[in-house]
Amino acid sequence: MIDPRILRDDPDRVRASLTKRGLSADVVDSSLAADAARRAAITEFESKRAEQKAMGKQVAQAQGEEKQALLARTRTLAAEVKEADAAQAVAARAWDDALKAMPNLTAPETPAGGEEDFTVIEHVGTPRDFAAEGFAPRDHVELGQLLGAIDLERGAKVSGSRFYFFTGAGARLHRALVNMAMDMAHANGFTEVVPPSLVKPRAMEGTGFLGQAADDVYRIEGQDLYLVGTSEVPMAAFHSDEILDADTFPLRYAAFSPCFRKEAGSHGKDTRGIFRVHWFDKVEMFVYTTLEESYAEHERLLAWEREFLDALEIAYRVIDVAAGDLGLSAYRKFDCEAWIPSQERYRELTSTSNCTDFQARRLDIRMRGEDGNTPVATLNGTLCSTNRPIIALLETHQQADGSVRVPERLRPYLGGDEVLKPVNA
RNA sequence: GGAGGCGUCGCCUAGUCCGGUCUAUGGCGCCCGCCUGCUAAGCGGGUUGAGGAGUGAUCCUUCUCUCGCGGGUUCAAAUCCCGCCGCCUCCGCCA
Repeated sequence: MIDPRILRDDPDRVRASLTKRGLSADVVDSSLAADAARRAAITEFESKRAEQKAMGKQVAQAQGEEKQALLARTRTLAAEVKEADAAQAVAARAWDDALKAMPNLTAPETPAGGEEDFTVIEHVGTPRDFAAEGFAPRDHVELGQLLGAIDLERGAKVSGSRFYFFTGAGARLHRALVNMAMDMAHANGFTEVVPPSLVKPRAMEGTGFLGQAADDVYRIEGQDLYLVGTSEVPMAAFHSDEILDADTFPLRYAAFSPCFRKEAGSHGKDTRGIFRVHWFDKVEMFVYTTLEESYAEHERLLAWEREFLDALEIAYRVIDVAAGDLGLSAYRKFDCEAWIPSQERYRELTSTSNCTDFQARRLDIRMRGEDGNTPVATLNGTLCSTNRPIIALLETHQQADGSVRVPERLRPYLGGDEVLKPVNA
């Protein structure tokens, strides 16, 4: 949630941010009203309660008739306290709900508007020119079949649409990418983590995935547990309810976990292959640091993402994601979009967000500092999701005969293999 | 799954049987000060967290909540009752 003080002291800033995201700014006024109501209710309750406590002391010391008289008065007071307490709880809840529904502020650099209104920051590499080379590129489905790497038919048979098996070279590639990513993260000072991929509502809610995004989240039937769509969720909740020592910052974690997404509302979109699926694996970077440092750390996360994509020798561009496409938690977001030869366009491969203190407030993660205990900043970034890099890699480095050249940095992770060769002619 | 034990302000701990004097005890650690050639020791003070109010800041003053969480009983709950969660021990089952 955003800082309530900003809402109270500078509501116009919040309104501007909401408008930039393409949302109504009416919630600002209703929230402020809820805040005023809440504070009035608290004052009411506290004065009644103070009176009750004072009289309780008199009761303890009084005797006989005097005691009976006091008891008569305290009985009615007790009822009033109970009522005031309930009213206060209701008001507090209304305020909390209003605040929790409000998205984070946005960075000045973040472009206004929706999905199409991003700013391109940089192009890296050049898309391969297959026409000049004299052959039409196969898409990853075809390549996956030739290489015996991806089994979509059996995926559908066993688990349904948007499922698949990685087999042979595909499974090896998957393992190679994850290992390379983890080695890079380790070399860059990250602590490796394998988090649980089932979490309680608090973790989902705290990371901002139970609002509008709830439709995309799998819930375990009969239990209060959710399957995570990214290890950002368990990693943000990792330090929930803790007061951290700022001397240990930045806390950098690289977490490997499966990711589950219902992909509700994307029927008919990206139905071919393993581009948009209900499950994939991912190595996610997650950082806790100070608000002041978060902006520079965000750039560092982007640099590490780029280092990984560079190792795959694929062409990509970096975009500054527009406000309407930030999601609830992000203040600023960079996506790296790789060139997918079969689609002849750039598609999102990695994404890094600075969530500032938005998630930390929801999850009660603070740091001890000069100005008391203040919320920390959280950031996340994809180091390596498994599917889309495999798509980009197979399609980019394919050769006319259907074999695929392995980028040099990846070779040590594939037993030194320089080429993946077709097994199904 | 069954039985039992435990959960107190960073850590340890007193208090719970028998409700009010708990504004939660003491120790360790930490912070500030005094003392001292220096260090240690010693002495004094401070040290849970959150949310309100008081001339909208810091400070200060004051109040409320916080003894795993949520209810209940009562004028009054760390203390009594119920439910839940977590940890530990034992039994059963099982990768």
